[in-house]
Amino acid sequence: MTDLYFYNTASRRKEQFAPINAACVRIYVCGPTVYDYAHIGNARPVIVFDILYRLLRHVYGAQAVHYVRNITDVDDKINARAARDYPDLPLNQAIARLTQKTEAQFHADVAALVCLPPNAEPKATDHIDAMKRLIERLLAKKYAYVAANNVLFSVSAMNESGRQHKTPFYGRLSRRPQAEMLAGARVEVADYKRDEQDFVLWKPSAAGEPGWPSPAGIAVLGRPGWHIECSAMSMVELLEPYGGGLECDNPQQNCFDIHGGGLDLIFPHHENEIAQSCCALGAPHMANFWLHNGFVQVEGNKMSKTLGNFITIRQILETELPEFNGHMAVTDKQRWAGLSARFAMLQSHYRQPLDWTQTRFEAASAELYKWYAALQKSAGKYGLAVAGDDNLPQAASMGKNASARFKPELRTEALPPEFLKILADDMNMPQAIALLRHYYKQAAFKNLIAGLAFIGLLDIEFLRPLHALFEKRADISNREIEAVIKQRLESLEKGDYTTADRLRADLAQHGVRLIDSKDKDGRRLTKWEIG
RNA sequence: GGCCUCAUGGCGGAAUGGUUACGCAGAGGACUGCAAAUCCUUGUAUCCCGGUUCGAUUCCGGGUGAGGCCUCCA
Repeated sequence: MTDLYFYNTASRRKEQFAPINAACVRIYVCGPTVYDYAHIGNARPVIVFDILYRLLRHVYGAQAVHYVRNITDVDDKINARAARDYPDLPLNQAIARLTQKTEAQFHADVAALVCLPPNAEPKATDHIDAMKRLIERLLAKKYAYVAANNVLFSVSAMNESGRQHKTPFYGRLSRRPQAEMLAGARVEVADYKRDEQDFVLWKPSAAGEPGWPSPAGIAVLGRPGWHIECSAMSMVELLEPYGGGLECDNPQQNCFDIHGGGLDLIFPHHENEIAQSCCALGAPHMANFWLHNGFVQVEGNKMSKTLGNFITIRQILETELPEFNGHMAVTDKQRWAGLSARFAMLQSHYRQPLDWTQTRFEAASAELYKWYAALQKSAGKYGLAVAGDDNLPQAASMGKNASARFKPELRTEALPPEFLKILADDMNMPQAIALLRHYYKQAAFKNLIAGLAFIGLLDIEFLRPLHALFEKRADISNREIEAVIKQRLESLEKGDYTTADRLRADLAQHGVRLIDSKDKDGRRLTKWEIG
């Protein structure tokens, strides 16, 4: 079994990974709040943790990994957007319309980025009961209190308990000393809070806002605070099915393996999740490993509403990449853009900041195209490989979509151990890509194919021979092309370069590019391709 | 104000207590009737100042610069 090492935010160092139970490796990643198109900042964790998912599946087996990514569909931003976009609908209907639409768009976007669907995608609105169960337990254990129809988490109660019983203190993950940071912070502290650090578990809903019967005997309808959602959904998806949960009296069982998300979630979101989960469940840890991806910038600037420089995944998929202007025989441009964007994203280590630029995007596309062109030429010889994971969705679609002329031989190719070792070391994707470049250079196509398949960058649609692709959409048949080439060769024999060049130009009009070379006897050999 | 990251050539981006991978761009070349494509070769870099060390880009301290969080955020 391959040893895996990950940088653990909880300890601020790289640690060897050991699952609690190798038969069910459990991951939770904070997913999107569905109120608008996902942007490239949202795309990064999805891609990064998709790589982690694939890696874990490879090491522990596809059936042994349980990856949960939630969808937050209760949120004040959602309410505001819904009211704006659907002013004529009752708010609850408007919200449903908005979240359904946004969720479908999100799924289409991340699928285009070749991300595998998680094992479960729980929605906040489906887990209100679990949130209320957690809240009631926190109240019962005096970790929470009711004030002005809110339920608030008491940080001081958590810390008091920590002093007495050696249970976790607040601030352990983010390493924030308690008092100091409040001095300069721009927080307006609600007067009903006992302590300025306390945060909301449940808040009352105004008339027309989405609301559910409140816990703790609060008479008005209410809705959950943001942080409690993830505590509840991770409990339902990753603890209760495995013998943990509120009724479990073995605190050790109330812990899962990996919790992921963006760097900005460390505080307060993940800190508060830990507070809620550990206090309610009596667990020393919520998750053993905390992994956080770095931020995305755009052309050197932070993405912000004021700069108006948010780039959505949608926009990226609709980008006209230069390769299409004559060199790329691709029928599905969005599919290619998605692959290229994924590749561009993976060029940086997941913990490093990433500056998204058009240059980076185009360079990634060009390099990927170069590899594909090489693989196309040798595809018949090597067939295709899907490394170590027959359950990948692509594997199924490959066979179905393969053209009649090019029948890929789907065989499981061993992933080069050196490639796996690099990824096993805190997912060092830039170095792994450097190794793929080495494979390309050495014409080690089996390894290149295996590596690309592993990181989700092998797409059979683009590996079918160019001739086969062309036939389907050409306004000139292969036979006609071959005839013109023959004519041109005859002209060249006679030294009639004028005619030869005209014939070449004629074919170029049809999008056919000629490539001259020589055979082993030194005679001119002309091949053609689209472009 | 507090806390946390990061700093490598023109750009992107690894690694390392001892000649700084790799990709793109640039330069030169091979091939070619000319192209196209391909291949080969190649220049250029570890923010500054101290310390530890035979030796620091790497470890430690300080400085400078950039970014993030403390308010919704991926």
